[in-house]
Amino acid sequence: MKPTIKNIAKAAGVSTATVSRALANKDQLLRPATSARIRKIAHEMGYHKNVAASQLASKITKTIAVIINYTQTNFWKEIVDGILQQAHQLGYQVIIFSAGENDPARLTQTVNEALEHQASGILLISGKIEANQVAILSRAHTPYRLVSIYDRHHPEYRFISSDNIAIGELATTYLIKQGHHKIGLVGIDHSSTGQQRLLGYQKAMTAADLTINPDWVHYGNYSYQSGQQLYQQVQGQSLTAIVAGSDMVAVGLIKAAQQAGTQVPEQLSVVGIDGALAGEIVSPELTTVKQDFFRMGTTSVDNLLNDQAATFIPTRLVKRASVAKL
Amino acid sequence: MKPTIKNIAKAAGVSTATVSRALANKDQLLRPATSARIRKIAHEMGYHKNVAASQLASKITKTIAVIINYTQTNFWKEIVDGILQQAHQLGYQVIIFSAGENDPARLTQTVNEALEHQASGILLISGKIEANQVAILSRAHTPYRLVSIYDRHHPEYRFISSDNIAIGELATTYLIKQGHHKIGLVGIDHSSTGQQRLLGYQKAMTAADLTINPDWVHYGNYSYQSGQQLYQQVQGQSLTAIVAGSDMVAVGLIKAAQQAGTQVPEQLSVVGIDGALAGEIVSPELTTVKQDFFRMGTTSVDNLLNDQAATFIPTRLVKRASVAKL
DNA sequence: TTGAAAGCGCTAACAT
DNA sequence: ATGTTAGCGCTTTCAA
Repeated sequence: MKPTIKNIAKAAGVSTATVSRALANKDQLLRPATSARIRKIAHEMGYHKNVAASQLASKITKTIAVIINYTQTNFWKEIVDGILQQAHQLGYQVIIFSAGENDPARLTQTVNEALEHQASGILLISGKIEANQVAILSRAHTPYRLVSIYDRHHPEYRFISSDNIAIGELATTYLIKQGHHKIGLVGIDHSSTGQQRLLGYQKAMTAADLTINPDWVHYGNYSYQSGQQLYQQVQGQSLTAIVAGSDMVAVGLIKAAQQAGTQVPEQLSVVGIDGALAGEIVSPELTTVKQDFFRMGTTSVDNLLNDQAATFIPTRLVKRASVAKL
Repeated sequence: MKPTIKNIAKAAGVSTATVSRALANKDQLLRPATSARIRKIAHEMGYHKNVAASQLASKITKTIAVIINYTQTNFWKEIVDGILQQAHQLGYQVIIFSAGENDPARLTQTVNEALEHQASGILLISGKIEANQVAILSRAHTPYRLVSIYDRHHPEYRFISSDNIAIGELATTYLIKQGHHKIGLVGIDHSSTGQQRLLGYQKAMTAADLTINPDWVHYGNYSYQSGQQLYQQVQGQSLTAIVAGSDMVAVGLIKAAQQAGTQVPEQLSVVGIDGALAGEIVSPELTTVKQDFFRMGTTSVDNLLNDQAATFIPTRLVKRASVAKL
């Protein structure tokens, strides 16, 4: 049998309450000598606290539950990394639930599982979420944050996300300032993320009095493959610059362009943007991407625990200069 | 107040025992009608089981604790990925503890924390471990596995690791068969991992009746940077081939060689090997590395839960052909 | 098929 | 400074 505080109490000739105090380092409540003696005995007996019992009695669980809804791109690892680091710093444990890949029913089930653990808060890393899933979360009165999701149709959701409108605008403005007029937007999808980047793109173009040809917007899924494939469609359009929906799309575009014999840096400017759905680390030069996700992770924990308002993470541009090094 | 089985019992006009049974789906123990009615009420009341209470009462925790001892290279993410997937499949939860970077005191503390959670088993992902830490684990009678550690001085440790001797031998033999005689070994370190790869290298060279010049062995830390730096020392040695201590070292060597104007594929053959300390994903062509770690993750869970003997994961060579594409 | 009751190991008043 | 005691919410014999 594993030793319990009861065993230790008997061995030390004190009550369980005293043992509990000693092991919790409540030194102002008991004589240092007693405390030290008890801890020594506990150590000798190979005692380990039973967290379940402790949690049940105290109603405090210093743990954060993280739900991962897998996506094609593996950006979640960087976020989890950030969460782990900060959680530890704050003295919290992290319990991770995997919700499979884009499986609503399973995500719902996973949300329930997370709730059963009475965590101090829940972080849901996902690309999508359904209303009923959020409803379960908010009904349970457990603080939660949707990491990397922002749905403008549901301003009441608690979220942490990249500011995708700003990202799109920033990238486009960057190219406009370089003197470009015919700028494409390649590789975004129809999710909020993509639509907001599109919005930012449109905003920048309009602000500069440039006309937008709807054909310049090419849909994909933020992947390297998307970039490679979409280059064919871009090729005939006499664009001089492209805002790539993600850093991976940018790399895909450039590789395809190189294979087609186009000298990218001279004939076509490509700016890749990172954000919620980009994240494969492609080369040592692109590690900035990693840092942004890391920051998203740490920000999430802070925001969750302090119950602040919704947060947008500013996100960096991945400049053509870097990408072209590949 | 969050609803408890007591509340549900009252609402349903039954005892808490019945509610417990209904919610645990022990349908052979009660009338389906009762069971369904109780579950409906529980759902309406927004009930979520309290895992702590459940664990305490049943003494069963379907969770696996994973301790991450950070290293420079981020291979642990792939392992954790594998663990998450298989754990979920087996109905286990995963709780993750971060033990900082190469901090023995903190690792010891983290091991104790993991033990407090009464997990079904503990997976320790680390490059190093100290005897007293293993002692704590084995004394606690909680099944554990040291993932990616193999220390031949401690055959009693429970571990899962790459077979580093085989890896070194495999890579070297591969080059010998290509007709090379002057083969270097670059970028390994002084840990067991490195020494075993060296052993494999020596084994292969000896078996082929080739002399080994001790100067041909260059120490580093498996990183891209190591490869870049060590190229200088390799340059003057008139080697025709190199076994790189990791895939990253191989890439570093090749990049340095290119910068120095050497045509690698023609003048110098480089074989990179992956394993416990390699793991940055460098390009889409190198994703095999990822799969190996993934496999290490899933194997760990299986091995832990079924308490099998120590396991070696066979590890693939990363061929020069792939690496040279970069 | 259901209920009563004991107790898992710990914490936290309250009492001394 | 330490002990007594009543739970925390659930599971699980044992009875009915």
